[in-house]
Amino acid sequence: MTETPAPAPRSRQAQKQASRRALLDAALALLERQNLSGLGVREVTRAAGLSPAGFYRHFADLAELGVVLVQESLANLHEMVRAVFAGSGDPEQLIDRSVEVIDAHVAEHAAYIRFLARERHGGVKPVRDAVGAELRHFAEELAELLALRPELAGWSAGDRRMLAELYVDRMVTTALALVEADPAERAAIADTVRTQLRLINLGSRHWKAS
Amino acid sequence: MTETPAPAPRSRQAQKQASRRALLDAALALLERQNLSGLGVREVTRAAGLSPAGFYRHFADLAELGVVLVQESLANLHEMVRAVFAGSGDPEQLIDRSVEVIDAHVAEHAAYIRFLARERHGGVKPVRDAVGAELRHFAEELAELLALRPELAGWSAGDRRMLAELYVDRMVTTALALVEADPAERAAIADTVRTQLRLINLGSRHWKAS
DNA sequence: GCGTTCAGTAAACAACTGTTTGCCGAAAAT
DNA sequence: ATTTTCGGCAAACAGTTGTTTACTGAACGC
Repeated sequence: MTETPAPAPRSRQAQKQASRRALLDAALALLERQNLSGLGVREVTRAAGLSPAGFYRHFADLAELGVVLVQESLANLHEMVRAVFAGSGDPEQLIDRSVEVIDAHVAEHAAYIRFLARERHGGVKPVRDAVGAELRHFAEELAELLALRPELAGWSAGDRRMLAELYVDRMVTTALALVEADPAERAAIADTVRTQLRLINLGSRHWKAS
Repeated sequence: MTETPAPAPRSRQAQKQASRRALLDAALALLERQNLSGLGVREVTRAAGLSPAGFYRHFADLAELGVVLVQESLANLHEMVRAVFAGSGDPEQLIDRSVEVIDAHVAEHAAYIRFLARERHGGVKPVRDAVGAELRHFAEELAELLALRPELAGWSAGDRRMLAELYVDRMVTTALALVEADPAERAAIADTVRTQLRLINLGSRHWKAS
């Protein structure tokens, strides 16, 4: 008498996107314990509940799928950095907020972060290049935000870029360290990076002032 | 008439070590374009000129071979850092010498560096752990050397360790960037890292003095 | 209602994989 | 001189792999 739960009369594109998501999710899960260059098409389709041939309706390659995962991994980056810079301008608080955001993000999207760590220097060139391009882009964005800060007035674009790269790199390395550490170590890691960022900030305040 | 070049009446252990080296070298070469988790035993033995079964006379696993490669990759680290610290104590020159040494080392042992970059966060746990342990050890060594420097007198062990990690990390990241960059970019990368190290040094000079 | 589109399938392809087995032959040990 | 050791090999094992093929059937555009 109840309405049949229905075999879900999903529209075609909805169903297609569902399959695509299943492939991406299955791959991401498998990549927690494996490298992309060691992953197999059949392995992914098996985990996603598709037939092997079905894979090719969505991607030409596993590399292509990998590039999509890279974009998804870094999709929220812009919002995150802007949210950090939105609040109070005090460098101390800015540092604290940055580390908080990273810590939360790593906790919530561990699989994506691990994937990035694995493939940043991994064996699949298109994926490696995609990660590099996104991180370079991120450094640019940070450099622009740094240009707006009063305490860095008078810095050359090159020096701002240099500082931005230093910060980005510290953040990335920290995220990778956090994702591989067991929970007990995480607080100590966050503490260390806070101190390091403060030291860098201190250095930048005396830069060119010497 | 001439003495036959001889089928090389090598002693047994000499021959065994030659095969072992062939396996390691073949694997290292293959890993320039591939990840360890995507490498195959047969692939390695084929490139090394052995039969597949021959592999197991030397290693139980590809992971085992990987760990040996990690150790070889970082074997010269101690000599390198001590050589850098041996000369003049001026921080500026120390930075310049460090970057020079890294640059030369990367140029000469590109394959090993690439391997480390790939497997530092790669999918094979024993190898990943071996890299992590060696780098932690390296940070410890640097922290000890920093303790001897007059300008850091009065620093706590924790702070010295924090600074050492910051330096090590910057070095490692630079090495990985250099090995993937094309030759035209390398000078710019070296320049940037020199500036960043100077900024860190500046920060450490004002640390606790504020 | 009716032909078209197209995501998903099963089956087949040849080629590849890690690992074990028993054996060989030469170096080493006695 | 004879026995033992052992690095290397060929062969076989039971899988696995990526990719293409022709097909099905339901959602689509009209």
